[in-house]
Amino acid sequence: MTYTYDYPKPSVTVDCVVFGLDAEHDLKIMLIQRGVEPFKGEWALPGGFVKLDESLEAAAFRELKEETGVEEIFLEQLYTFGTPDRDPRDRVITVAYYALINLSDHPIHAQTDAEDVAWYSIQELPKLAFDHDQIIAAASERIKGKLRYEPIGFELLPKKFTLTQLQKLYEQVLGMQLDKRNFRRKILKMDLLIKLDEMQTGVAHRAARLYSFNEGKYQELKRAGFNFEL
Amino acid sequence: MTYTYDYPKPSVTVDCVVFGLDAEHDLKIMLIQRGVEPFKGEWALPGGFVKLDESLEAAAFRELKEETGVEEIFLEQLYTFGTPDRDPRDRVITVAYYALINLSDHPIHAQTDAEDVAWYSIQELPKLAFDHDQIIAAASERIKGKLRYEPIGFELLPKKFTLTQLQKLYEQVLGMQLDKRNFRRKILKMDLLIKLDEMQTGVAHRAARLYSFNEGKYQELKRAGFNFEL
DNA sequence: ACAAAAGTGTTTAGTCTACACCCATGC
DNA sequence: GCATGGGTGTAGACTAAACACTTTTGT
Repeated sequence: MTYTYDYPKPSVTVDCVVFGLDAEHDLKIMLIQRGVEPFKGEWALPGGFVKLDESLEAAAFRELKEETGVEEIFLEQLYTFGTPDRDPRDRVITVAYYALINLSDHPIHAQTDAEDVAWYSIQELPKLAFDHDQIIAAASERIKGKLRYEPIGFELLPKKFTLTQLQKLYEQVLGMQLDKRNFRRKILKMDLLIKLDEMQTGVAHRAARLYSFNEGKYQELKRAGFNFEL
Repeated sequence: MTYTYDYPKPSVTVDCVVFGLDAEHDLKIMLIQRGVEPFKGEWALPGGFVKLDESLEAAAFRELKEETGVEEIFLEQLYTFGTPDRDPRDRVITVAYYALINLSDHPIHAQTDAEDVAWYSIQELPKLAFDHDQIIAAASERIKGKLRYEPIGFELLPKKFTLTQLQKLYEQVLGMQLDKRNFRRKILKMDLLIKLDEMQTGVAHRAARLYSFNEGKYQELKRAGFNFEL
């Protein structure tokens, strides 16, 4: 007995809130200008319909790659939005994901002529299609809460970074100033950073030491019951 | 121009992981025995198809009421499960919710003859339909993580409770022993409990003082930047 | 030599942890 | 009177917060 359920079905899409840090340590979100109706010409999150034979996460990765060329980035499910009237034409449920990317390693560009890709500061978002403003608000809350308890901030930085870059990132996302000495002492005491034999170059002042995140050691400590907290 | 999107569509369901504390301070999950195919006769989470004109949360509340008679309980979205083969017959995406309930205030009973409702301890679950074991695992993780940082534990207790009941709940969910004096000092210092002029009755030892949770004050403190943490 | 950011310790207040005994009640 | 859980304080270890100057480098 194989049949398909005969209930009327909603459409299901995935949408991605992609965060990136620009050169001035500003947290930005990637938006695309829609080339098709509805909301043609307005800004929206990258996303699209889930195919019947792909997982939700696979759909999110696929859409990101198709629309922005981005691959191999940190991606996690955020929340599922399903108010009946969130799409003007049809019942559409969207499973939202959020992604973290470091801009220096991932150049972004529109993949189709009909769409444009741009980075917008969270404080200065344009008018958005659908309920994408709500999705972005939820994603901002999530990243803010998560940054304290999981080492996800490193996803936003280049592989080699300075302690000041890391601190600026935390200050930016958490929206508060942090004490330099206390911040350094705390993060270094966790012993999750690898002190590299390499310095910053091309700066007009004393060059800072570069560090990288020890992902393997973190996984090991986590299994042993360690909790990252900053 | 009104048309509906013409992609092939998955089915969308909601499933609910309902947690309750029994009289022995054991954390249990409510399961129903399926009366229909697929997995007829096996145990599963209460849930069902989302109607086209209702929100996801409304669907979860409706299914809970229809299948178990439960109303007005704490309910929050958990995660959306969408592996292509999680339902043997059709592509079904399920938006999972978790709920917290206090058993003394909410008697539970099957609403249809074809289905049976029962409470199972998390440690002794029966074989489950679909991927409901994974959904339950995710819900257990969530509640464990959330209990520390949000006052959701009170949803599992009667409105009036003793400090020992509260402590036992935390010990049960977190899976660790807590020190009685430290626990009491910490929770009382937050000043979120109302000390009632009422004592426990019907116990064969010194009666404990009853307390209730001050929800209004919590909301107020939260707005002012206070973070619950235990 | 100066501008700009890197790097580095100490003191103080507050919080967390471990720990043991008397109290009230019902049987 | 005894069994059962209720209720209470303190000392020592640790953690968090506040705070300012010297060093290095490029221009």
